[in-house]
Amino acid sequence: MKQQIVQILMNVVQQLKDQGILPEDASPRINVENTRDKSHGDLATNLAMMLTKAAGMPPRALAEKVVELIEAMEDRGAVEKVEIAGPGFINFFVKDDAKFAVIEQVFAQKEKFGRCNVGQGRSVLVEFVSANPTGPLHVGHGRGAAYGASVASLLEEAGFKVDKEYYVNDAGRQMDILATSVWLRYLALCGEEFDFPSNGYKGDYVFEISAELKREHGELLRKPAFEVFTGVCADEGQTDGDKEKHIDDLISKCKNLLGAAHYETVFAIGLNTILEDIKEDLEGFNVSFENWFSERSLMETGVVDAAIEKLQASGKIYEQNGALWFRSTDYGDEKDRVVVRDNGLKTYFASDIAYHFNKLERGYDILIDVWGSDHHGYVPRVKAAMEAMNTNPEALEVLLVQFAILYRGGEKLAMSTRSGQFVTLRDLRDEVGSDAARFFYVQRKSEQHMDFDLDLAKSQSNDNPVYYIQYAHARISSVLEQAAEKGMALDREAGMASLDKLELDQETDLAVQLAKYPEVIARAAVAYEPHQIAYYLKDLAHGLHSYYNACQFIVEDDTVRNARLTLILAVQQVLKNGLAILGVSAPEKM
RNA sequence: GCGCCCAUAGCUCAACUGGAUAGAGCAUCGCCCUUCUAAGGCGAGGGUUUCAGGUUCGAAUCCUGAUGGGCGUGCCA
Repeated sequence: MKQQIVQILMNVVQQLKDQGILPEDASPRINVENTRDKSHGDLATNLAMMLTKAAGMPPRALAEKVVELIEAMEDRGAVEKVEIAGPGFINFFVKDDAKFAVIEQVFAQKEKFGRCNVGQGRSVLVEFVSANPTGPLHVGHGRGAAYGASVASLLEEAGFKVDKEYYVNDAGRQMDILATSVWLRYLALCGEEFDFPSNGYKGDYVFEISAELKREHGELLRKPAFEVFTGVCADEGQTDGDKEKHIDDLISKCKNLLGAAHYETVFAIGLNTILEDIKEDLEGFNVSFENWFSERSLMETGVVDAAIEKLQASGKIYEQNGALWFRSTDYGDEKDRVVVRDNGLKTYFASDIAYHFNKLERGYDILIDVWGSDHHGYVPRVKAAMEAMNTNPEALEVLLVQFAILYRGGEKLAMSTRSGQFVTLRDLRDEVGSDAARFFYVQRKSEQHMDFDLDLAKSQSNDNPVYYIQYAHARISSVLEQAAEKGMALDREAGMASLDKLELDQETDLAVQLAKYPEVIARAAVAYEPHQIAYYLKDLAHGLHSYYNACQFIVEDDTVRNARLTLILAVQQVLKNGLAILGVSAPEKM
């Protein structure tokens, strides 16, 4: 419908040029928008105001000329009436039967209604969550998970070919700290006595992994505590203590005393147990991934070395103080960055360069990374590396998600995986349910700081707008079911034939609302803003509830009844489609 | 210090990316269930869009500055 009006206006612009009112080289962007206020008609354009300079005419005078030309047209399609208003808006009133035409589209396309092709089949890799597998996901990760998954669905609806990926940081010091923590807890279970390192992982899940380790291997991996701790730097709080040095020494001891094979056993049980837990957790959150990409695999297959060589070939690598530096300042970064440390170890940044290069080599047109906003300083250097390797940095889109600031009873909550003080995503799901949590997270636009009051989320889960939307869906099911029970089951064909019986304001409102859905998808997708879907669905649900209260659907008159039931069935379809994008279920009963 | 992000009703957030009278939900106050699910509907009150300038037909939105908050500023991952 919007497209039709754009066509009409393009036609008008051409005529204005022909008449010499507009210069030949004028090529205005034709802007047709939905009106906010019904007295302004259904659609409006600001064309006259945009062209006021080019035409050298005041906006209202130009608008009158435009309206004149439109009214002179033979075929005005769905346009019933055109009006000029305000400073020079041209308002279009659309014929009712044209408004209800959308219902047929909904049934024709079913779950595909709303899809568009702005993506044109381009392939996208959406990487998100990617939390270190050193502990369970906490509620902070939940926002990234809900947002990333919804963005991915949204892009798919918009005609992109989408894969979702979780980058598993299974290499590096944090994982060694985890392995060492598991082993130390295991030693304690075996009866060894010592103080647990202040910098170790202290969560309960570490005990559980250690217990499993003991069940599987008995005392095979046991070493005396005095042997483990001799020669180890003192911990924080002790004289000359240094918690970083303390844990690093313990890692070395752990590796030496166990030997490579046994260390790998401990390492693997920690990694695998936690990764399995994360997978299961995300599944329960209705979030799935095509790939779980291992950082170690990058190292082992030499991709990191290859990437460093590629940078070297670009001449942007230099050596200083025994380390290899990447000259990212040449690409606008604040300072140069180390890729290989003086001790020969590659930095995390090095594997990240390799990882992004690898993503492009796999043939993706667009890379989307969903990161916590605390990593924003990281963006310029990754883009710099991509540019240095002759890949287009524009191909990478980093979406930053602001931290959820957690409160419990008005108190701000500090969270740290290391200390074991955090609320897990699983706890949240258990208490408020996956649907409510998914919706809650994605309701806010991602760059908004979000206050997350846990008590509120739990105690008032009934106030979560997700139920409002689901209720609308269930209500429709219920009405249709009762109509059938009364022997007045919906006859959709008859309904389609009698849509002219729909005369209430609520009915046209709903139809107009349905017609907006594909636009909302397209707009939300290119902006990476799933919250727009959430707001749209709230509006649509409101339209339905309002309609429900305004009249009876199951009435004696066949034509009216079938028309009304047909309309709400279409609404139900769109509610379902929208909820699916947000990863929320659409229940038949509540 | 420098860089990025944010600031809208009492609270939590929208505002179709520069459009018309800035909208929802909570919370407050009125109504509406012998009628298809009241997890609902209808209505009222509540605003100098943090502040000061600027850009233009037109600004919550863009620019400059100020104030307040978050984050970053490792040869950590």
